Amino acid sequence: MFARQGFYQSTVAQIAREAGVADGTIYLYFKNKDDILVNFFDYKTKQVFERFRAEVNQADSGLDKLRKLIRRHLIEFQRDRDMAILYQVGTHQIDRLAEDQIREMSKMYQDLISEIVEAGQQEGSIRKDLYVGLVKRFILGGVDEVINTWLHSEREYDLVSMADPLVELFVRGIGSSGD
Amino acid sequence: MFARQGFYQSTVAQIAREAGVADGTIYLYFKNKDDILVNFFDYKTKQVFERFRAEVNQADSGLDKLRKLIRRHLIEFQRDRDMAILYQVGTHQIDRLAEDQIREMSKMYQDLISEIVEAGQQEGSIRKDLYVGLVKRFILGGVDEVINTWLHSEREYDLVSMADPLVELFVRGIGSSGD
Amino acid sequence: MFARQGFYQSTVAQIAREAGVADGTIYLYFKNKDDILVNFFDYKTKQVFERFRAEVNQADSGLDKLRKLIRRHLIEFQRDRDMAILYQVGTHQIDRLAEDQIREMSKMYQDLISEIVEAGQQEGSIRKDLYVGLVKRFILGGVDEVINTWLHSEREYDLVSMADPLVELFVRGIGSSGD
Amino acid sequence: MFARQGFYQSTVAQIAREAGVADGTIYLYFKNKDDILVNFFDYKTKQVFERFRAEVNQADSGLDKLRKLIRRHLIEFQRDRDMAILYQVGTHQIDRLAEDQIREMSKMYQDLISEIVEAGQQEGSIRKDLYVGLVKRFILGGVDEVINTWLHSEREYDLVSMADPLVELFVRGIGSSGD
DNA sequence: GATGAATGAGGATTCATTCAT
DNA sequence: AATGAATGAATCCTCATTCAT
Repeated sequence: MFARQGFYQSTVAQIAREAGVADGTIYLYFKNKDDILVNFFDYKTKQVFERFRAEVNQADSGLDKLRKLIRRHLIEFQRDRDMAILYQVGTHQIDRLAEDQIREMSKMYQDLISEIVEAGQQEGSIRKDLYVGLVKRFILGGVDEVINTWLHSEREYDLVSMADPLVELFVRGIGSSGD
Repeated sequence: MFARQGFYQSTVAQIAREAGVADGTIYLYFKNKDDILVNFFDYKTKQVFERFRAEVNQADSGLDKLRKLIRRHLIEFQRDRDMAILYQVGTHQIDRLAEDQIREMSKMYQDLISEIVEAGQQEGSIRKDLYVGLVKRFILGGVDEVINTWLHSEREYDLVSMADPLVELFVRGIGSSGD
Repeated sequence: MFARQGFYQSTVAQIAREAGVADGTIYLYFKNKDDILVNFFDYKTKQVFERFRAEVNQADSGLDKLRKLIRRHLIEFQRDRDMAILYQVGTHQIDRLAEDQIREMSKMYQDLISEIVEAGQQEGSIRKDLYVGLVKRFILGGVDEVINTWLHSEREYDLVSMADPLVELFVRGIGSSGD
Repeated sequence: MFARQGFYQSTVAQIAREAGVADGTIYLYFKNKDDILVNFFDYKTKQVFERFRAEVNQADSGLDKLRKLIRRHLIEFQRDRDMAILYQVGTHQIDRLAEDQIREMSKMYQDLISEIVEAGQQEGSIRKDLYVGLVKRFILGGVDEVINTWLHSEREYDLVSMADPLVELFVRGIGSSGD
């Protein structure tokens, strides 16, 4: 409901109705309305991010890790469109209702990319002259924007098919070799 | 005020007070509260996007266009932090209050990148085997994420200094040449 | 309404209806529901207590002051039964909503009695071996109880007619002279 | 809990927790929330009032009865401060939740004083020209106010020590003998 | 054009009470 | 007898919007 209508457009009464319980029942499980969203990030989203980590751990090479991470990212977000929306909205707001949760998730994702870059650098597949802090934003930004476009698109299309071309862009850039 | 407190946390009364007029006066100039935000995008942000276009038009080569666009993007958003926030929030929401305006801005930005890619391809500095639709998201995403990180950072730092390293990443990617 | 139904039994909606305004209008004049009661004590009751002072100032002798004070007390509380109720309830509660106001009123009343006792002692009509702090409670208690009984009585009767007999009791006590 | 927080500020859930039982269990022993308070007056307070009667019965002379009653009153209320609060609040309210119980207690107390006055008058220690109905309020009021002041005092002090001076005031009044 | 007092619909939250277990 | 999860009516308060002045 938060995904469909936005947090402030969703009333507790609606949420209760959708959940098939009385208004007051909500407050047996959540401290207040904000807490519903906080809990979402705490459980649902965090759980997905743990799958990201598992995926990265399984892969061998740095580039393979990157490919698998992004692929998994798109798979999970495509599978749960509502989660994708809440993540998009939540991470790009100022008055973040789930500030702490989002901060933690962000840290986890960035750590993954740090590991990937390091692994790639050791095996020689990733350039050594990189400012890793910027690489994190470079990659997360690209993935986020691909998801954002998909979310706002009127046509239905396969998000996951964007994974390989996107990784290819991350790795090779847009410049022609002779640059 | 929308930038600082969020749209739903800002009351019309507050806006009126800040503007030094009476509550009712707001409604002489805006249809309703939403309309205030719509107008912001219509004028302030659109105007900035026109500067982007001017910048691109002045540059010669494709890569120079790209460098100048991104540099200008970061300059303007650093200069007007509130606008940066409203843009970030506005573009990553589902129930977009300024749907049409944002769509138009987005189109304008994407057209710029299309031109840049085309120019670069003609002059041989940009690869020809690119899916331009994805390149747009690739670039906009990177820039957006750099800005988003800056907005949420607790430290003050120079956003514009990110421009050149970022462009370098867009062009060369993270892969080592021998890949 | 607070007097008739009690504070917690009165809803803001009822108050607004009785006042002939919309619910929200209440909040243009009062910070919240509590504030309505606080304001009552601040203005209405305080004003009455100023009349008490005026009455005492006008009287000559100590006993005359006492008689006039008590008479005025009963007159005013009989005239405004609702005020009488709010005063009774307010002064005998623990979680006083108008704590500060009540404390101030109480102080004012006690000061009046201090003055009366002092005057009476100087002119020889009031005993000198008195613990004035206790005399205050002795007198205020008697008056309060007379009012309280009147408020809870089912019969209508003239409260003011209690003034002289009550003063007589305060002055002479119940003991027989030969005690 | 009612004494500490007030009736409307105390929730049934709190009461149940304090009592170490489940919420629903309360309703096996009390009809509803009001009934809890009613029962308090029915048992606890009524029992105290019976001690008052015992005390009066034991005393010989009228003045001794009066002294013993008031002394006992202050002793019991000092011993059980919470009861003192509930009595104060309960007797000075309009929407009395325990109307019947309070009325009965009040009657019992007034009967005691009637007896005392009668006894005193027969033995010659109490004036014969008294309106007994008023004497009841005169005495109850004084005692109540002494207790009320004690309840609201920030300093801790011995309430019982007020008994003798207060009785002395009731008997002799504040007037100087030569009046 | 400007004002700002008044409106009243709407929404989050509380809590006495019930009842299946 | 005891439980405590569920209920949903009730209530305070906010705030976008209107309109008489």
